[in-house]
Amino acid sequence: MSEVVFPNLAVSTVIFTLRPGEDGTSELALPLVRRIRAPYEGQWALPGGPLNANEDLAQAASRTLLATTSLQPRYLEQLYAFGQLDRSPDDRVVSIVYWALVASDEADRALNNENVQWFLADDLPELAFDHALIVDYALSRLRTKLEYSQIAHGFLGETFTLAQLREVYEAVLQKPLDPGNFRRTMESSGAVVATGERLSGTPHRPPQLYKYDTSTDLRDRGPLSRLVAPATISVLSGEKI
Amino acid sequence: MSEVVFPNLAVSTVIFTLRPGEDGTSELALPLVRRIRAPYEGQWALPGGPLNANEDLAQAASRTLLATTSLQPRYLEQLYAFGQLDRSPDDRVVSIVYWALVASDEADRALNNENVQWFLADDLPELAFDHALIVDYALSRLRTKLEYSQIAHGFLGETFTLAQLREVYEAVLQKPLDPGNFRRTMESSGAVVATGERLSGTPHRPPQLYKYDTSTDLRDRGPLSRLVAPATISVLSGEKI
DNA sequence: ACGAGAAAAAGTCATTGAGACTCTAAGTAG
DNA sequence: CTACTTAGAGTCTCAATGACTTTTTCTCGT
Repeated sequence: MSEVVFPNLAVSTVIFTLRPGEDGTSELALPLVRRIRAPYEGQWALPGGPLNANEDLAQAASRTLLATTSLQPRYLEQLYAFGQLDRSPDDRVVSIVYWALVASDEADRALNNENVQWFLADDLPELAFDHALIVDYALSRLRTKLEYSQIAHGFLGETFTLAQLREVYEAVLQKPLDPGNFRRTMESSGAVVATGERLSGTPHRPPQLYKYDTSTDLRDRGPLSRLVAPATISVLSGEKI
Repeated sequence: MSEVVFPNLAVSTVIFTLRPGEDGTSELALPLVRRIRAPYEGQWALPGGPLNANEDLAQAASRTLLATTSLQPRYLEQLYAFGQLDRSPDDRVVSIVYWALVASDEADRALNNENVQWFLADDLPELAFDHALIVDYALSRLRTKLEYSQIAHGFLGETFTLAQLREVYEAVLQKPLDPGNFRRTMESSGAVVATGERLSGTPHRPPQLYKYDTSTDLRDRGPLSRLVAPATISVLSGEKI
């Protein structure tokens, strides 16, 4: 079954991670790949590729992501299907776009070669096709979803301090958060659990290490998951699915 | 360009409207079409069809909707792209699914013939393919979105009373809402505007007629709209995009 | 014509959660 | 041992919500 089952159908992914910024804090960043063929040859674009017959949509997103950037996301969720007539100058292409989170310490594993590079979210180059539009939309989804769900640890490792978690929120939402209020909200939401251990090697009081409550699983299982349990957790403000 | 550009790609729509229920109040209902060919011949399914080369995704949803049910939705939004390998017993099919709202007084225009019929949301027949899953997901999206946006008037006509609007919310959310609190929330949100006129022919005090604030436009323009203005309005609880 | 009924519309009160802020404790570096 | 830094707990205010009560305004039946 190697024939083309889905011509003109592509699967792309918007990847987010955190990179050390100029002022010491973390900043939201995206890996992009340089196009090696027309149209838009040489310009930066989202990683992606065609859908194979033997894989579902999320698998296609993961596969093309790994193939082009050697990244393995900690979170993957479908964003939107783009099908405007004029998206591509030549063919008519429908793109089913996913967005993904990559742990910041995993980010370095991506070969930063000539054709794969990181860009800060507020300093992106000119993108091929309608990818700038797609990135903007993914960004708004990320910001919105960060406030009412617990995807933030998709940027972090297994364990983390509340300061690290807060840094994720601050980088994504681009505004400072009160440490005290942040602690109160996170702890009362039950999303995070203290491990009992502490981070060592700090020049001050060692902070508590936290991990996410394993009963509420990360990973987007698509529409199916929502049927079981909404798993709604109020974080930072309000509550919404 | 009449050749098949998108084989194995379908666009379907979950339609919602309100129908008079048994207890006098309105109930959420969905029109379904009976399949006339294998697989699942004779079973009820969502209206839909293939994507043509000269139309974008939303147009395809509208077109297939009109063709099969003669309904014209007041609201249309993309739901999700379904691409599981085993969705269809024979072919591999990817479905880009939309969901739509139809005004209740327009609902009767749909020919309730042998092959198009309305079903109450909590009394659906067995559906073809994975359409039951899709409907469940659309339902949860509708309920969620109703609380933080102003899509409710997609069920109503140009003008309406607050009681009618509340009935929409009660039917969708399936819980009674306090009339006083509902009024306060709706009016302070700025989503609705009093027309100055009153509904006539009521056996009691004639209620004020409202319309939606035209400055906040209905209609889902996809990701593009969100870039301009979030148009977030707090309705019923919290605020979120 | 008048009173009953019903719903619109306005008002009251308690609770909750977010945001801004202060204060104490615990560790490290010099 | 002292100064400094951050973790972490506590306090106060305000706005929004939910539950409830009261008043107003209309129609219909007697």
